[in-house]
Amino acid sequence: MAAVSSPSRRRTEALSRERIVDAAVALLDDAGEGGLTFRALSQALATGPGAIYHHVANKEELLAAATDAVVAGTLADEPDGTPQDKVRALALGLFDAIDAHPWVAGGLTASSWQATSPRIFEKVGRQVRDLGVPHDRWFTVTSVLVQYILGAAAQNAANARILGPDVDRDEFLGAVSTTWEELDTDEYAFTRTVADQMRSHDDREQFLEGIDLVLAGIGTTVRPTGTPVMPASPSRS
Amino acid sequence: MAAVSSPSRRRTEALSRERIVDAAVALLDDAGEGGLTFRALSQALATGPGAIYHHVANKEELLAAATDAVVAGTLADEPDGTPQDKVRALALGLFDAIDAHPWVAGGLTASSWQATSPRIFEKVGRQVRDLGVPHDRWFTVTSVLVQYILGAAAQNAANARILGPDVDRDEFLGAVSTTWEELDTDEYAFTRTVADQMRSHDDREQFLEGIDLVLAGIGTTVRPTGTPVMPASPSRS
DNA sequence: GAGGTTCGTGGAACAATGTTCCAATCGTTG
DNA sequence: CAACGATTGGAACATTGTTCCACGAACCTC
Repeated sequence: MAAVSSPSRRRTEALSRERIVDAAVALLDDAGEGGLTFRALSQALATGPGAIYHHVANKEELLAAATDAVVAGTLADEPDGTPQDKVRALALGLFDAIDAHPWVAGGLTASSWQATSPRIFEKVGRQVRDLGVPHDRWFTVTSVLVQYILGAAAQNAANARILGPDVDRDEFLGAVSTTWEELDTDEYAFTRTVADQMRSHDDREQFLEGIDLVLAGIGTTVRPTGTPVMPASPSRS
Repeated sequence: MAAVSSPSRRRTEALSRERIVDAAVALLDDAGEGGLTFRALSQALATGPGAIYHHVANKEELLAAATDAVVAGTLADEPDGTPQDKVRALALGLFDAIDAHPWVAGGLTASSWQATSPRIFEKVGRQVRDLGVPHDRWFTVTSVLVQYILGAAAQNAANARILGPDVDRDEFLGAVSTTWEELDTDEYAFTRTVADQMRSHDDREQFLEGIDLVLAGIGTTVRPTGTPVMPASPSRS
């Protein structure tokens, strides 16, 4: 069905799923997550809302497709180096992509478990395999890495969304830091002592340190020779 | 303002912010994230939508308040044991709460960075401090732990939402596993080999293994004596 | 090439949502 | 007891996702 014939066009410029998804990404990028409406999309494509529904089932599927487009683009280039380096490059690529397109975080949570997540899982999993992790722990370790990557990126995106493109980052961090310093002395004893660290922290750097922390944890389950051992964490019931 | 006098009631049962939030939680619990509408809430409270707006600014604030109510309840009881044990108990409590109320994941991402997140941050941070992590790394390490906990819980909740209350979990996992086994041999070589592990995995168990992995990573930055060292991860540029 | 058929189109219409507005009403205060 | 302010709750509004359907262009058959 819908066999694409020669370079013939229908009336305007041939409405296609790809063109719709591209327009959706553009709309999401400069109007935020709430900026994607079927009416705005219709106008951008010079058509009516009804036409779009012939190519996309509903808004959820559209958001998933837009999310997948961005993630697939990020995952396209192959990093090189040690497995650890590849994990860092992979993770940072996703982090930066979600930072640039904050709506991707919501799109990943919403659905897209169908196509997008397996893509990420595969890329990360191969590095876990090459790390020398024992086979029976591949699924768990890969899942943990993916969960941290997407979780940290999503929370960073949530902060970025509060910030908006117009608010000054340093100013915002300073305000939050000040708020923390004024919290209750007893109830928030710990938070108060790290208020200054929060003021001067760098999000990407912190994210990478988290990746290194997880990699270090994985390292404790693998002997230098590659012989696997159980995690070195303290007693568990 | 709004001084609560003696046990007098207005016309019905005295509409209060607390009563509204409680009703919102109940509504979210048995109708899902989309079940919270001001009309359904009005009906549940036997009032009109306008009345609610006198106690709550908008839907976003309402969702944040509902989220905070659930999280605060979870964080109420103090665990005991080693710092590691406390982190596990804390994390598992949050994981279970988000699993029971999947809409909390969305609520945490949306806003509530105001009150809820600092609460979690403080609780986790105290354990990081007791773990012997050097002071200048408290903020980063705590952030990473919180990011993993909330990220993993959120993704688990997303899966649970697809599942719904009526779909059989084993059946669903089996279906996904079969889908993975039928993926492209080259493009998804890794994912195919762990399809059977995904079929038989336990979400809570996997989450705890993730916590242990991060804790093990943290352990590499702290000597047994408590003397801090840098992470044991391989070279970084 | 002409006719019929199919499919994409796009605008109107529908139900439901968050939010605002305001008159009626209650509890409290002078 | 009267006046006032806070609370109430229902109607109204703008906007959303989605459905429906008449129109018309492209394709296939003869």
